[in-house]
Amino acid sequence: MNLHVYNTLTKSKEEFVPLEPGRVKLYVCGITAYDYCHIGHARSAIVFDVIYRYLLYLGYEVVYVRNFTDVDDKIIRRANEEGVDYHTIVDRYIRAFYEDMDALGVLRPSFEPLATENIPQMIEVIRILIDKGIAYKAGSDVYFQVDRFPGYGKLSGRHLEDMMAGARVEVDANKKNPLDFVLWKGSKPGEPAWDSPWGPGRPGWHIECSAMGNRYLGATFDIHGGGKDLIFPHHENEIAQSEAAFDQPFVRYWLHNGFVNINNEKMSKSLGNFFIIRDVLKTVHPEALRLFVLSKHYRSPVDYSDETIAEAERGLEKLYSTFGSLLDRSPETAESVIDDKGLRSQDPELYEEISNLPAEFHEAMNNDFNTAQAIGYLFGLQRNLQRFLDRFGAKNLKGQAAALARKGGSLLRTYAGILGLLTRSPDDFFEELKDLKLKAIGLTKEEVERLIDMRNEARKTKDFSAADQVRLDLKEKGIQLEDTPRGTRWRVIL
RNA sequence: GGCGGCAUACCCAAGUGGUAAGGGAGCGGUCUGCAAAACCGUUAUUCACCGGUUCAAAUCCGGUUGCCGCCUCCA
Repeated sequence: MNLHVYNTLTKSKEEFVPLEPGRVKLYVCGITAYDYCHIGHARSAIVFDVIYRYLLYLGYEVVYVRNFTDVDDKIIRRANEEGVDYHTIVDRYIRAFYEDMDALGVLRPSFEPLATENIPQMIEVIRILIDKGIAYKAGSDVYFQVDRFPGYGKLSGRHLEDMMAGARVEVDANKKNPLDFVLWKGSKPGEPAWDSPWGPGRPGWHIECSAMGNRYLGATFDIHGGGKDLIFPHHENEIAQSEAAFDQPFVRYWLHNGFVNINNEKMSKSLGNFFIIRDVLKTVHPEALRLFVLSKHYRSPVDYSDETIAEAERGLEKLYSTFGSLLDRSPETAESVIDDKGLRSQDPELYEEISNLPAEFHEAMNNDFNTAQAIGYLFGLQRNLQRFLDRFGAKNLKGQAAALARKGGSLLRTYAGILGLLTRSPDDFFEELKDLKLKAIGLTKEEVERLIDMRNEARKTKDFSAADQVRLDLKEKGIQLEDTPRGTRWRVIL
């Protein structure tokens, strides 16, 4: 099966066929830079990062655009609260955004335009809409007249009449219809302003995506993504603006990710129940957050809790642990002795698992990016690899056995890598994890290792009660010991 | 009020017509000085409930209940 994606516009799964063969135009709504990002932003970023990585893996050339909204009411309000220029706010939070995204291993898109660097493009779109009689000036603002665009409501499945009846729309004397939305907003004194044919002002929120998308991707994008909450009004309005202005279909496939919930309720600024990424990463490994997000289908809601994130972290440790012992115990083998028959004879079940993984992984990902299922297959391979290693006890693997293990390991890393997982060396991963957790429980590596040395001295003299006491003390502090043939290893359990 | 989504074991979770993936946790075993980790075995005749279609339904249709989201800034 080729790649199929769920399209919000048609409410069904469709085969993905880009407009131009081999080339995908991808646009994802970025952030408004007025605050730190929370894990809902992280989910969206991770989900579309994986979609981007998978499209690249499939061999597409991907032009990926993700914008920054760097002028808007919330930014201005924040700047006023702090008594600083709005640039100060924007710079601070864009920098923080990059820190968070880099920590999470989210790849940079091809283009990351700022709204304020594309004002002329926006003015041009608004001018076209006014010329066509679809937008109108009222007071110092310019509005889009929704009843002049016949398809209005097609993405969110609403009808103008229903929305009117809903009556939750704010009344504005300037608007011909309460659902009309602002394209250009006249500035009050002291607010950031740009010159325009309609007087000094700033762009409305929706117009930036239409203008910047058109600039970097042309009139029609293959994929446009964002959180489910953007479907209405943001994406509905983008469609109206772009299709009314350019007379071409705006987007072929609309993809929307589900929310992160806390106690089964949407995490949001207004409810105040949100966790910002940088706080979470003080105690949770970034790849664990990734695994957590990708363990569920991207369109479903996910409930975030200490328990669910800890489960993800344990799973990640398991993957790295197997991968690590595999690297330690399967030295490079002379190429001459490797052949498929020989490999298979080492362990037919593992050999099958290895042979099947690529097809299984593709099948899962081609089914609307079913990362949860793909991860299930990765764990299947991990278990078979670990079982194979265990058959050799503490001994290193040799010859064909080592070759088979290495083959499995490299496959595991390749496919996990498409999900942005197993991107570190196991040693680095466990070091990072230790540093993170030690900081959280307030111990240093030196203290722990000193106690472990003491215990091992006691063990040498067979003073097991003293040794066990040290182990118990450490366990109470959150340090779990593991005696291995290569010495005592330890990890922090929270 | 309008529109939409979800309900699978102790917990998380995949599965959208062919007879219940995977992870966590628990229990029994192997290994270990003892542990831990790991491995093996085990934990849903059953998929919120009631009807219907079908040779066959967790999957399709109708109804009921419960939860959630959008309609206002929101990933």
